[in-house]
Amino acid sequence: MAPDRRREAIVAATVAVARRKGLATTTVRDVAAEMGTSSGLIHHYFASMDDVLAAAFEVVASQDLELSARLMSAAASPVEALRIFFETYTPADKDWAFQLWLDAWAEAARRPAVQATSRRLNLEWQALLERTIEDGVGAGAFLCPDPGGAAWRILSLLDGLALQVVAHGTTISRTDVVAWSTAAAERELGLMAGALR
Amino acid sequence: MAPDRRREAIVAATVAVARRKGLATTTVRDVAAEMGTSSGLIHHYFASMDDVLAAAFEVVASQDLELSARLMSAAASPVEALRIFFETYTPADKDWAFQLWLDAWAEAARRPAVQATSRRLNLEWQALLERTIEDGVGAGAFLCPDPGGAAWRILSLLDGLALQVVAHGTTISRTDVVAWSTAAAERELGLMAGALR
DNA sequence: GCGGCTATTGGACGCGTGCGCAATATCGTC
DNA sequence: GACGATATTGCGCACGCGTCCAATAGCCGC
Repeated sequence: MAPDRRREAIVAATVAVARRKGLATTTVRDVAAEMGTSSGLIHHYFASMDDVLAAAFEVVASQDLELSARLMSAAASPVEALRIFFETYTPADKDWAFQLWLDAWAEAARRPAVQATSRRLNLEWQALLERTIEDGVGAGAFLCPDPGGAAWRILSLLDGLALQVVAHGTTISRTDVVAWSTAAAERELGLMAGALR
Repeated sequence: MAPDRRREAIVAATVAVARRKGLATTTVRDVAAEMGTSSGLIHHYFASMDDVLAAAFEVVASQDLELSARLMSAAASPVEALRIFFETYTPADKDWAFQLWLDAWAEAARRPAVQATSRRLNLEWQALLERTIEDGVGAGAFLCPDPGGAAWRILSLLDGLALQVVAHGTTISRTDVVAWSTAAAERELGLMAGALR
């Protein structure tokens, strides 16, 4: 198999395993078994397991980011773009992609490559949201003195709420997450209550 | 050694190791070595490693909770109590206690006892904050139609921002966390901008 | 001093871990 | 059809893991 294709196949297999087991417990042998090949092959293409996991996380997380960005850029208005943001970002119960984020944040302390990838993608999410807010302010739809800070607040609120849903299951519901985070965003951007529902 | 004391010693040793290595990578043998005893002893007192880790996390997290609760109950006003809340909750760089929370949230999917403990303590934090907000509304200091939801929003925002500091280090600073979360809380509770600084 | 109870030891058991390397299979090129 | 390059194998190495258990040590009431 061509080197580029093989690399992609390894990453794809890693994603498949991580989807089932989580990032933290995915091993070299799991990935090899998933592809039906040997474990040595993985080390022929990647210097360490850290790099493999980082590449797999990168694929999943950047796919979600691009999907949201694409849908948001096609929105008719900044308010509509924000609505799409909340709809696509909020995870369901047992959301495997968000569980990957939880694993990545925790593993960041132990795996340098995972930390770098996680940090970079978090920054990209924040930048996407910041641009959307700035567009809205420019168009007169939002009132916000600090788009950068507001983006961090909205994103972090969403992360914090989503974390409760995914890690603890029953504490709060997906409905609460959407209602509560949109309510905070409306206050943050000077919108009428319910403008984002 | 008396059974009760031994149990406490095991938990204390687990905390000491987890402080260094994180929850996720703390092993039976680490704990035994920390106490200078054998690994078999740990299983004489705990049914599984899951239980040991949950007990250790419980000690650390509930200590922080009790400290905050004590300081807040001694506050002169609801505003002052809230100020103390933000001051004590916001983690520093490389905050080992908050790294334990990150580990617990991620490990929750794999370790039932850890999940139960993490969920319970998260709920207690939310309840503490909700009571504080209700007190403030009763005293006429806050304006808030939904203290329960507001408590979840403030807590989750803080978790989400703190997560960036601890997991990624350089994306945002502790100063930003305090400034941004107090700004959101002021909006949330009908306070003047800067009332919580 | 003795018997019994239990805290504690130390290691076995069966896995699983990342990593590295010699041997082999499978190509495209001449 | 032979050659050389390289993708791929299969296994070894040196650990580390949670769990369990027979054997021992040390203390208590008698």
